[in-house]
Amino acid sequence: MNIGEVSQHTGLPPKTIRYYEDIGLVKPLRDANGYRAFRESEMHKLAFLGRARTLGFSIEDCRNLLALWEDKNRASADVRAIAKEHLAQIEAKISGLQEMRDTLSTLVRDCAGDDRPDCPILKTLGTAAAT
Amino acid sequence: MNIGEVSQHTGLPPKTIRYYEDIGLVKPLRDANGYRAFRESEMHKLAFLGRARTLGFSIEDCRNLLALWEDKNRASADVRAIAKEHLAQIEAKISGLQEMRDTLSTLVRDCAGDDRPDCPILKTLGTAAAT
DNA sequence: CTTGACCCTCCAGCGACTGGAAGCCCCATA
DNA sequence: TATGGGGCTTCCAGTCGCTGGAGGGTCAAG
Repeated sequence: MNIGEVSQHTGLPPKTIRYYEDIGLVKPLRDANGYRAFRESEMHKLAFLGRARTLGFSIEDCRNLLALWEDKNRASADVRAIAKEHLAQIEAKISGLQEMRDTLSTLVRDCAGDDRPDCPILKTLGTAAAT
Repeated sequence: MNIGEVSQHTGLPPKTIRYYEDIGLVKPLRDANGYRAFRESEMHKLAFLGRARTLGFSIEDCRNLLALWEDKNRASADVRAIAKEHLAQIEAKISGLQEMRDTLSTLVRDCAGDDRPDCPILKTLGTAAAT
């Protein structure tokens, strides 16, 4: 399978697939002409990576998850630990963003948004703690 | 005012302040010895930047907001437009993360997390669309 | 034989810093 | 006057996960 086909099946751009090879996540064979030749197993790995990435796992997490995936004797606890840690980070990120959103939406609501220069958004940024 | 003092007042690390000078957000004077000499106005700008950044505005947004802040004749509509756009992006980011969180927390919940290799997290990543 | 779609490598850049090296400068203390 | 410690300077490189582009080889169809 050439990179294009793999790209279509996995939804990952060719550039990304090449990058994943660069950093050692997949190791496709090569045809005589130098083209990458992906086996089924390679493609499944890439699909796995794609899904793990959509769930926001870092590349290093992905590398570990992939290793666990390949290891038929792994303990599910190991996987769960990674996922839990990641979940906690996502939750932290969400609440940070929610704080931003709350402050911002108050400011946007209170701003007339007309031709006059008076603006609570700038006023807040200029003087108060924007929390 | 030296960079250290400004750093203390604004909460921004010296490195960041130097970086902001590099990209033209502030233009401190220089003492004879080469040290940066910040005026009050510079420090206020930096404080403004710090607050705008905590609200998640990009550097380019900050540059624009700063210009509007300095322009006493600006229309509040211009500021509001930037903030609204940013707010929309934050909301998009939040809902993306919430989707991740929902999927992940289901998976984490369903995973025994013991010594056995059976793991719904890996099962999902390996086969299904992780949505 | 040419066209156009593929594929290859290598280098650079994104955003917003951050770390570290190498080297001044300034002040206090011995 | 020497020394030590902190603060300041510049410059370069690295972070993360790609992405764009240049410059070129390969392949199948018409």
